[in-house]
Amino acid sequence: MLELAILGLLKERTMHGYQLKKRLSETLGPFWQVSYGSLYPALKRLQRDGSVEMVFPREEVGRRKNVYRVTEAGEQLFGQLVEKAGGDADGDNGFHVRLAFFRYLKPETRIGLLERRRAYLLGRLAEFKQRVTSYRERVDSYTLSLMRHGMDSTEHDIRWLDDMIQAERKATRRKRRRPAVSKEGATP
Amino acid sequence: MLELAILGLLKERTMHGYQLKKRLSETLGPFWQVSYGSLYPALKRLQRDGSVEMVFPREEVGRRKNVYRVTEAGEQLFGQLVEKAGGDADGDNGFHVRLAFFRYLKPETRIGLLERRRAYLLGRLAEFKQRVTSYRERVDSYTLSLMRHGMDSTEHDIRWLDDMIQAERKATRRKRRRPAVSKEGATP
DNA sequence: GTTAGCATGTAAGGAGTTACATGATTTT
DNA sequence: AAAATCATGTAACTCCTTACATGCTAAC
Repeated sequence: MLELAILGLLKERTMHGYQLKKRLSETLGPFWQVSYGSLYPALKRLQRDGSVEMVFPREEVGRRKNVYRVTEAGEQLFGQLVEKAGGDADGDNGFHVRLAFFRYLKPETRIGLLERRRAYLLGRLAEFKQRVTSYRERVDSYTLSLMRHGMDSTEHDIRWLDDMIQAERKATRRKRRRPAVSKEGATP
Repeated sequence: MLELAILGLLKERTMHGYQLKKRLSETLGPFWQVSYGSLYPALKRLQRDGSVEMVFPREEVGRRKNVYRVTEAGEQLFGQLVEKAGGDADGDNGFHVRLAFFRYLKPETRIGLLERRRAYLLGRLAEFKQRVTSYRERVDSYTLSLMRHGMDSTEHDIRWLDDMIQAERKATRRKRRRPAVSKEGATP
């Protein structure tokens, strides 16, 4: 998760650890906050595995900033991490993080992730519904309220996903209708 | 978190590990699933610390079920755990778990937790709003959509909390108006 | 008699956090 | 000169998961 986020952010531009944290807060702030205690080790790990490398120009003379860039291997790792799971697994947040880097993905990948997430939420919704109907009597009003609210929220999330899927499909079709712009007019 | 859940469930009735997991799935299923790999060690820990104890009657003769009950110390620990944090910390779920045991709490404690949660969500909402307004230009449409949706969801959550707070207040007032039922009629 | 579910546990590991330690640079 | 904030790192710990190991018991 963290590694995915780091790679995604470094695709935009080279950065050092401190900057990465700030950028991460800007982008996913309310959903996710990471500490330096996990960020710096993660960067080292990625560097050791050849997914990122330090930008050597050493910037200002007396530098002590470790500026990193994504390598070719890192790009590949990013691709793998973004596809792996996404529906759920990495607890709800995994999807948010992936969404924040959607612009780097192919439309098919995007739609795939959106639909995997949708399928997961449908399952969750069914669970909520089942509980609300079958435990209605045996459960106190607080738990019932929790279930109902969970149901509402999940339905809300699904509608949101539906909108995004539709928008994505529309965009894909638009592109397909005019594959190579210019060169022979469309209306003869 | 897990320990809070275990203690809360055992307050209802004595149970063994396997039953606890089933009951936990029934109650908080869509929000939270625990594995035996964390449940059994947690039970042992609670037992070692004197918060739960085994019910010795040994039930059926060839039993291999370890049935637990909450001790006095366990009740106290439950009280401490339920009050600690709750607004956030234990990531969103902490609140759900606490809510599932609301019936064991005093009305003031309930309202306190609801308001702490509300305050936390208001902060989160402000963060979302700030991002939506100030990064509108610098951020791609996916991230923007994520922020907007986060905003909507948080607002939805706050409305839900408001309803619960109101209901709780109403219930408290109802009780206060007739403190000791019977003994001297209300309308002379 | 064998599949499914009941029941308990351990060891290794993942993904982070908190607290600590250190020092440079910028702002007030 | 002090305070803020930039910048990097480590060690210990939390809290959970996965995978493995084991054996009983009920139903088909």
